[in-house]
Amino acid sequence: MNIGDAAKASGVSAKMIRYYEQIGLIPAAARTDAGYRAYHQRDIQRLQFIRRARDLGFAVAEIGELLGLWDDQSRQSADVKRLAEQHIAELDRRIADMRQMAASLRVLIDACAGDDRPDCPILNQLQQAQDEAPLMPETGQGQCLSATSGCHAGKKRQP
Amino acid sequence: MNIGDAAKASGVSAKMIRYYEQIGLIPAAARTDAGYRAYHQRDIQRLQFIRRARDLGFAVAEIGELLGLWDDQSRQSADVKRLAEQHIAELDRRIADMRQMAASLRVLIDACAGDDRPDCPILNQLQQAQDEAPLMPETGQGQCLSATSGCHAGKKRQP
DNA sequence: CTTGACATTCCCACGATGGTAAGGTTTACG
DNA sequence: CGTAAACCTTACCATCGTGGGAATGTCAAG
Repeated sequence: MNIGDAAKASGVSAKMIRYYEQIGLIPAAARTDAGYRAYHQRDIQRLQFIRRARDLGFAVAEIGELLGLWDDQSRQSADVKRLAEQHIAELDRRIADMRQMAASLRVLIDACAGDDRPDCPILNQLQQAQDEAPLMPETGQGQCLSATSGCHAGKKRQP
Repeated sequence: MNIGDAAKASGVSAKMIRYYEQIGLIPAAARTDAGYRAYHQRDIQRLQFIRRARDLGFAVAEIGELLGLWDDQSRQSADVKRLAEQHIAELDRRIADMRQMAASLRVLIDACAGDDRPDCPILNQLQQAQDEAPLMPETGQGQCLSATSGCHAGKKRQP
C-alpha cells in the first residue's frame, strides 16, 4: 500500500502523513526497493486514529500523548480522561473568547445604521476607547472592548 | 515619541508595530536623525484602532479594509457594517465548529470511567469508526465523530 | 565617560497545511 | 516493447501573527 492509498484509506493527506512521520507522531514507514513508503493495515489504523483526534480539535502534541496511551496496554483510563478534559477545557475557553468577541461586535453592528451616510458606531468605537462600557448589553460580563480593564484575552486568537 | 512609548500607549508591541508598518497596515513612521521611528498622537490612535479591531478578532487583512473606510470620509456605513457582519459570521462558524467538537468529546468523556483500568471509550472511539452513531446524545444534529457521512468540517480548525 | 535602557535591522521559530519543482518508478495501454 | 500517465521521492517556500535573539547603534542619566 503506497502513501496515496494510505491517504485515501485514512483521510489524512499524503503530505500530512509524511509530516507526521517527520515529527515522530508515527514511526518511519517501511520502504520498498524503490524507496516508496509502504503501509499496512496497522498503519492505516493509526492514521485514522490521528485524523479522528484532529477532528475533535486535538493538537498534534496532544495526539502524541493519546497515541502513547493507546499503545500502552497498561494505561489507566483516568489518564486518557484527564487529557480529554484538559482539551475540552481549552475548547471551552476559546469558545468563550470568541462568543465574547461576537457579542461585542454584535452590539456595534446593531447600532450601525448601515446606510449611505458615513457615521458609524463601529468605527467610532474602534477609534477611541470609551471610559466605561456604555454600549454594552446587560449580559453581566464586561464585553472586552475597552482598552482599560486589562481584558486582553484576544492574544490567543488562533492558538 | 519612540516606538517603545508608542507600544505602551497603544498596547501594540514594538515588534508588531514594525510588522504592521512592513506589511503596509500603517504608513512608514517618520524618523529622527538617528533613524528612530517617531510617533505622534495620530499614529497612536491608529495603533489603538488596530488593537481594538484585533481584540474583536478581525484578521489583519480585514483591519486593513476597516482602516481604509476609517480614512475615507465619504464612506458609507453600510460598507463598514457589511465587513463586520462578514466577520461575525466567520466567528459564528468557528464557534459552531468548536461547540460540535466539544459536544462530541463530552459524550466520550462522560462514557469514560476514568479509573485505573485500561478500558476507555475515548480511545475506542478514536480507534475505529463506528458504522452509525451509537454514542451520540439526542441533540438532533449528528456529532461528527463518524468517518462516514462526510462531515469533516474539521479542516479549518484554526483558519 | 561609562553604563544601561533604548533603538535599528536581520534572521529564525512556531503549527499545521498547502503548493511547487525536479527527478525517479510503476503501471497501463497501444 | 515503448511511451505516457500516474504515481512516488525530497526539498524548499508560503501562510498568519507573534515572539526571540543577535549584532550594532543611540540616547540619557549618573
